[in-house]
Amino acid sequence: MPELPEVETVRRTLMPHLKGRTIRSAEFRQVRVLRGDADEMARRLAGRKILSLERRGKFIMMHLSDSGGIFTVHLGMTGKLAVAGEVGKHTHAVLQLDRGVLTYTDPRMFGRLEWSEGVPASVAKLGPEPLTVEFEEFFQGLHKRKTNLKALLLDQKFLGGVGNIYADEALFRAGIHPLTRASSLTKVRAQRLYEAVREILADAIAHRGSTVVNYVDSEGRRGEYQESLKVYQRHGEPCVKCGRPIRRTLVAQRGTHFCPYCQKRR
DNA sequence: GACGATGTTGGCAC
DNA sequence: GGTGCCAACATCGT
Repeated sequence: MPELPEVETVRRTLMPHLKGRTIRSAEFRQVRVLRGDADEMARRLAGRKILSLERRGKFIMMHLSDSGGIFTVHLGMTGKLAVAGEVGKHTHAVLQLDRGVLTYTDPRMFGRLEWSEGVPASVAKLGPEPLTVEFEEFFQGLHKRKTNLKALLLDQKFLGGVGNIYADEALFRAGIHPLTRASSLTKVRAQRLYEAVREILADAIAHRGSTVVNYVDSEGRRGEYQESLKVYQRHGEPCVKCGRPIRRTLVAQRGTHFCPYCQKRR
């Protein structure tokens, strides 16, 4: 479910509950979501204090005390970190803290939990953060790619954190067709896309992310940005700019929503 | 009940 | 190496 704004909201809501807490014990009930050995991970976590929470792309990294390494979580499509501590059928990890409980629940099990000594490879290979990358670097990354813009925005090696919702929203905001070949974008239009991505993500964070189906933050609260979505899952509805119907197609095997009139192919 | 869609990404084929 | 397709899985709507 979660893209950068949702993951950032989870990180922010988790912070006051986890920072400075000591992990008393960790129990892993489903090895499928683990990268690495369950017993070893439990040993690595037990007794460590959580120093800080950092987000990179769609990953959350927990930095542990006493050179205890990093515990990294990726929520996949349906992963949920919760501080209420409800344990259900799809709860795959339970961390007992000195105050409270942290659970990881994930019905589809596309998420991953991982312990590593330093920054894990999964995070190291991510492209730059969309909210801090300079335009020049963005443009360089764009310029050499032959693929279409929708696929490129979804490529985590290009930018870390953009997913299906915000790729569609950013392309609409920039007025650019999703199938536009990345390398063909002029500098002016690339600048427009660069700004659109950043504005959309910042705005979505300010609204605590989008709840399209069932995303909630670590305190169980829904996002509000779904109210502001202009194209995502609005196919058939009128475009907010021109009134013509939003269309849905398949690009890079993902549902892709756009306005054929406001986002003409060039 | 079957079918297709869902916010992700890794692995495989070309 | 870049690019594109499919599978991993459960759930929900048609």
